[in-house]
Amino acid sequence: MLSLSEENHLKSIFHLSINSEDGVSTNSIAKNLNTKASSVTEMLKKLNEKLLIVYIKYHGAQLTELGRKTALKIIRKHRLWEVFLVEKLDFKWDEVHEVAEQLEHIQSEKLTNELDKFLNFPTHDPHGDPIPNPAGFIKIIPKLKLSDLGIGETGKFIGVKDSSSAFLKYLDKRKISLGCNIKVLHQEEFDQSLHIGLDETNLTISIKSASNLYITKI
Amino acid sequence: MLSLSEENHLKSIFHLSINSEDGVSTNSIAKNLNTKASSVTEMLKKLNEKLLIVYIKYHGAQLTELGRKTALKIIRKHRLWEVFLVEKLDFKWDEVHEVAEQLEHIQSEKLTNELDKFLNFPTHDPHGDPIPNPAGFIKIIPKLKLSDLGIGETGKFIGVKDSSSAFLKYLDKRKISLGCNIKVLHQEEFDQSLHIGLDETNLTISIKSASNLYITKI
DNA sequence: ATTAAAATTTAGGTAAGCCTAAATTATTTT
DNA sequence: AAAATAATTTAGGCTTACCTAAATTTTAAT
Repeated sequence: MLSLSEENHLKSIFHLSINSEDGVSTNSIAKNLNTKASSVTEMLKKLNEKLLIVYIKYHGAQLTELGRKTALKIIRKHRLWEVFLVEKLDFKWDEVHEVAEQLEHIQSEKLTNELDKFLNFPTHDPHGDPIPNPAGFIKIIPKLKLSDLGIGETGKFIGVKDSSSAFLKYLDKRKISLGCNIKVLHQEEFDQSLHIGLDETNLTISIKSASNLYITKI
Repeated sequence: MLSLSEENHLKSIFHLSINSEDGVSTNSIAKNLNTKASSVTEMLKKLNEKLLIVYIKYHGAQLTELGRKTALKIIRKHRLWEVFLVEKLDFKWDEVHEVAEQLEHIQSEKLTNELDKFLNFPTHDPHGDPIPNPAGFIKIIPKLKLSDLGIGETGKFIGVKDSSSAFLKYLDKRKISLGCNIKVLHQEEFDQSLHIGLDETNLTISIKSASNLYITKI
């Protein structure tokens, strides 16, 4: 059984691994977890002992297969709880994270799997991230952004990259909500902003916003 | 914000207070929490500092009004989660406790209140214990046992006193389930065992079992 | 009312997880 | 390639929440 801190470090390493081929640096983990580098070093030694990561002094950490599975099981719980909060308890996107951070540490396989069943085996969380299966398996599909679509193409809005509360509120105001279909109608030459069609309405969004929206092609 | 250990001590003192007019003893708390008396002493000092209990050396602890409310808010969460586990996730009576012990420490008023709403504001948990309101208010009604009923009276089964897994399984086997109506038909002279009517069937249970069943008169 | 027994507290120690400051190693600059 | 800078680790402390063993206080027994 892992401690809360151990679990958080594993999760952090997992997330930071996505954008880096080799080891995750001590500093980046410290920044991510709002702690100090020296504390992270200690933890890396311990996780290395437990065969969850490979840690080489001065050269960062990499998850072992065991560590990866373990991280993904925690992430599975996090994402299932997010679905629960949004779908069953009327939480908004920008309210779920803090609570899910707590709920993800509850230890009970039965709970997790029953929750999964209760939610009807969702495949994605409210931010569009895929939910690992009970064994910690996940198919990582590089996410398409709205800004990757060509003129005339349509995408289904499945998640956001920057999930800052400000951005989520921006989406709410514009009635851009998870699951809706967005068609790229036209792109402005001078600032790359996109004219998009959404249900019955058309609107314009900046290229910056467009590259914050994850979609799947339709 | 209280630590997990502080919360557990408060809860323990609350539960132990029910059967004792004056202070709760250090030893009883230690036994209840599976820890040592010396550890409890330390904690009592701290909770006293925080105005959650009144602790007098060598004379045990009593909850203050603040401590009582705090304990009841934790108990509220525990019981709501139990309802959730049984009603929504198909947990059995004897499976909920361990998980609810973890879930009760999640900090989010919004979560608790939304869960309450989602469950349709239940008044009792699956063991028949009342659920405190958001402010930590509870009406304590001394529980009636089946063995308290007279011949010919009927009660609605709302909970168990000893919730050991063995007893819960005993009930399952006999199809005595929460919410069912039980009529006392006759009492044997020689061993006080009760003949009871339950739906369409009659059966006999020992006086010991009968005094383990909480009911409300109908 | 002593004494014996039980309960409780104090003293001193341990492990986890954090910290700061100093030392060491890696990386970048010149 | 040496020097300067940045990243990382080590050393040494702190707090929380445990523990055991010894000392103290309360309670029960004689």
